Amino acid sequence: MIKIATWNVNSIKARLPNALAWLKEFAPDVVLLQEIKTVDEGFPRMEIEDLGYNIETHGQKTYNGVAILSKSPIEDVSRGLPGDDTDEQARYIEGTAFGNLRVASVYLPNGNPIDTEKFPYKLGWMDRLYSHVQTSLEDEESIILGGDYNVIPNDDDVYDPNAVAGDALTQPESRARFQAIKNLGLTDALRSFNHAPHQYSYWDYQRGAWQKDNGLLIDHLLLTPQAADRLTDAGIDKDPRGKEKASDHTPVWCVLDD
DNA sequence: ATGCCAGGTAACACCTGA
Repeated sequence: MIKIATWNVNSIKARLPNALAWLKEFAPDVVLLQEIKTVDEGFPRMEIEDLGYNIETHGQKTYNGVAILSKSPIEDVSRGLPGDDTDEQARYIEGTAFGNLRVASVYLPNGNPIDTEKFPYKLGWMDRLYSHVQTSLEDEESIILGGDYNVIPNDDDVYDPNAVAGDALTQPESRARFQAIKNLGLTDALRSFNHAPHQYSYWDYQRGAWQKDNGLLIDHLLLTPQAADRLTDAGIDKDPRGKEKASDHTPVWCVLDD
């Protein structure tokens, strides 16, 4: 049994006490982190290695940054999404864990405001992710692409669709690309077990969003057919969001057979 | 229409986030 989780920590340094407590309690085997907000040298390696994790990072100063933690060695690590050598933003890392499980940590661009260059950057990034998934599927491996996709797939994945109507997270162009990636043959782990509306992975720090359960579902675990065949459970661990000094995101997890 | 929080950086204000 392998427990895999994705978590946008909103700075690994600011989140270190919370992250260490969660790693001890939840005991995931593999963790895909986003928004570590540090260069590789600044990642608090020792504290997390002391809990039995191997670590691979793709960091950046101030913004973005992704990482993989695994209780197994991490092999064949690749940093950055193929297709644009000029892209400086650290939003993608993949590697192999437990010998036969390929995992990727994805921090898809937010894209707001939609009338700026940020939105076409998001859409272009999604097109590159589509191409990379298309290529990766040819290998017929177990692959999990987990992360903050910055896409609200459906209107019942948000507390109030009207509140996010003009948002890059809900635009038809964003949703169509997310659906197209899934249509390549990927399975949404959470939705294999939970079809209820209003299941959230993110609550804004502002306006009492957590207390009012005004959330969004934007963190997703997508599995290739070979990984989906091994899938036995999935869910959202809301506990970390309720702690002091919480990230605005909470972990989404799934379990695979060995 | 804007700021409301939070984090980082650098400076005691501004940018980004979703």
